[in-house]
Amino acid sequence: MSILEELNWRGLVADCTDGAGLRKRLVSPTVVYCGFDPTADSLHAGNLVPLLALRRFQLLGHHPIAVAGGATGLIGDPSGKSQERQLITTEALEHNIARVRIQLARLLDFETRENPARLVDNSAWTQNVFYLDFLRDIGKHFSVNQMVAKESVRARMEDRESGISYTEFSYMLLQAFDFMVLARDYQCELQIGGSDQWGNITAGLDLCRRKLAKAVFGLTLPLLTNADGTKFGKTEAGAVWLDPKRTSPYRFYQFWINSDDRDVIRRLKYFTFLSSDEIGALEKQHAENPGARHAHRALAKALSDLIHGSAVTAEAIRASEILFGGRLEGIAESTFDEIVGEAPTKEIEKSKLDGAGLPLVELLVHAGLSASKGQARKDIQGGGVNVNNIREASETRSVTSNDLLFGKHVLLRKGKKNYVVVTAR
RNA sequence: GGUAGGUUACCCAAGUGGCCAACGGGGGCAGACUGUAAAUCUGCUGGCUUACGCCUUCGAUGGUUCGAAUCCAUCACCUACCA
Repeated sequence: MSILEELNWRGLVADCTDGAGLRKRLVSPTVVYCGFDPTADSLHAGNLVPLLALRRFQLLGHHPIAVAGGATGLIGDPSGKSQERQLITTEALEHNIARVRIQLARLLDFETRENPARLVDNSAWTQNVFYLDFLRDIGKHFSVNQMVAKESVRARMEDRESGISYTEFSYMLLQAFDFMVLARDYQCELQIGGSDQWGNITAGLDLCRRKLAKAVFGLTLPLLTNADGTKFGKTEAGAVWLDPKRTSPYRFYQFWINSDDRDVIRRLKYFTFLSSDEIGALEKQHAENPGARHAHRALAKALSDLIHGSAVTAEAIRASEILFGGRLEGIAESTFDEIVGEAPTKEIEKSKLDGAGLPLVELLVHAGLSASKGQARKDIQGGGVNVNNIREASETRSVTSNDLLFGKHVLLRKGKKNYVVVTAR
């Protein structure tokens, strides 16, 4: 199967330039690139679509290049942003790139002999460029009229409150410059990115044609949306990160398990490497018995395996089974220990639970499950609070050392999904 | 620069002297039903308090009044029309 067929059946092609020409070109191995802006020290779920697309290219024999935006990250892409960005420091940027590099290495194969992935930092070819040279060599090929017409720029220019700085306005030129350098020095012929990157990608196409007289291609991937209209990759706790320090493997697993029914098949196509047959089978199972959620489980396991490895995934699955499995009575300490550290954990001084103990409302606030003591009382009155998986109806209840499981832990739950293990020390 | 209107809780928005911690909608949280869904229904949604109640909040500051989101003054910001 060709890469285009692969991307097409997965629904991963939003748009591409010169479809016929691209199809012809992709018959033989091609160098393809995608940029990642290191705005944080970890990638998040939203970055996965283009990143996994690179991997798909690699699996089918093409040469992927991941570009860490050391230079462009200093500027900030206005695409999809309604407000001017805060500039980040050079030191923070370098730290971010180093961290992101490690994550990239897990998903792309840098070792294979045939078509190893490469990671390059665009500051390598940008930092020594003089401003006047850049204006003369690159800037001359751009028409401000066209740049202004670009959706992301126009939206910001029309918004009198935020506006757009010259800095961000120039972003497009830098990304076009990247493509040109990669086309010239790395024989790169294709750039992929989210559909919000269309303008930036085509700008690079134009520059390559004018500077190098070289025809290159662009392909955009659909921006992911949720069936309920919310933004993909966000939870109440914020973005879903790949870094286990930011998003625990348990939460990561839960994020995918909680996919909306209407989204789950699409997500399987977008995010997993399961074959068309396998996904078809899951789709059939899902249609026949959605309650069993085979598709959700397959999705969550596949992603967790990919990002965190199968050993860690097994723990996350086990923790999920325990937490959502009902009563804790008779549970073995070793089993319970599996969820400690998986679910969010808070510590408390053991002495506070001596004697009369600590009011449950205070413990709820301490654990971060309720915003205030008043709110905690309302949560209890509403029947939403469980202690050690048993519903607690009394708002005057205190938690004492008698409530400790194995002399150490108290399992608090608010609602169906919000767990915190409080550990006494 | 002139004129008119506006600024209320997470967002939108009602309230034009006491009945206002402030109608309604959205969002959020929780409950029922379920499958850790969706849809639907119910409750909650400033803080402290077991509770009575107390405290803080309607752009900012000051004033009038027994009493101010509401009236007055000044300032800041926004919107529309005119220049």
